[in-house]
Amino acid sequence: MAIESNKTVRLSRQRETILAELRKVKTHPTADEVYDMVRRILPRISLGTVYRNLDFLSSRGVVLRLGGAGTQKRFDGTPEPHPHLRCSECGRVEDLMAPIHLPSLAAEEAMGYTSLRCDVEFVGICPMCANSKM
Amino acid sequence: MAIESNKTVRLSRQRETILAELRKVKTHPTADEVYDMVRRILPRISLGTVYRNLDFLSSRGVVLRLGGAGTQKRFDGTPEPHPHLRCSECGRVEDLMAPIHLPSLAAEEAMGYTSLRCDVEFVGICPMCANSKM
DNA sequence: ACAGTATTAGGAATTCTTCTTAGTAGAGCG
DNA sequence: CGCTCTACTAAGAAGAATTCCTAATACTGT
Repeated sequence: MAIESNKTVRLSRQRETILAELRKVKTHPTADEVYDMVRRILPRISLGTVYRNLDFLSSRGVVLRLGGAGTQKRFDGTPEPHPHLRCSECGRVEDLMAPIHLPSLAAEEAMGYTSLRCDVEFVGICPMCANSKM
Repeated sequence: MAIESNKTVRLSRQRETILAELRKVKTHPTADEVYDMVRRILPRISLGTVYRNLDFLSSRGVVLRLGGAGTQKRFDGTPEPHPHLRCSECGRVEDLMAPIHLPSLAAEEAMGYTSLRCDVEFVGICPMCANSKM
């Protein structure tokens, strides 16, 4: 999957609307919630288009896809909070060795949430993926 | 979905092995990677059992399920790093209003990862889910 | 040993996401 | 203005990940 930087990028009505609608809300919608939002403006848009554009936009860093690449969930045998490193390309997750000060939250800042723990994840491109891109 | 605290919990051979294997590794395996690991010890285990037990164990806080509840990805129109609140029950994500100091990472601590950004997520139970549990 | 029930295997069903194909539409150029 | 090139789209099929269902199994307490 090489980088093709000489491709013309087109801001289609669909792509523009998806981005605008996503920026309008303060929630963090799933793909099909975005689909519903956009469909009120462009009733003929397809779900595939929404997925493709969310992909496109997040790969450019214009929007954020929470939870990183890959559709599978990952599990950690150590339940104590500790920082992770996640590759945005291949989805791999490993423990971060550097000592990091975990932020904490006072009860009155928690907006009503209970049993809070803090997950810190550094998201980037792992050495293997960085190599295979050249 | 009420809390039934008088249920006997049974530590079956399957559940025990899943936990032991998960604790053995420093990677953060997906459910089917756990399935592969455990199958070398209990060849007749089923994938459904692995899923059910990973669910069970993470709901008890014995292991960690990264990326929270819900299988759908969520999108954020604001690409600048900012802390989130995620409900481990319903999967909802919202912006945290309290100002938090985001940890940062020196290049030599990044274990070869590049283009790093930092995601901070506080995971807990949102007010709505806390209510519906009573 | 017996009853009651938590747990399992196996596979079907569901849910979410990606892919395929044929067609559409915008940009550059004569 | 018409032509060409190609990014993009709609529609639905295909694929992948996860959950659900059912009958059978195996602990646990009595």
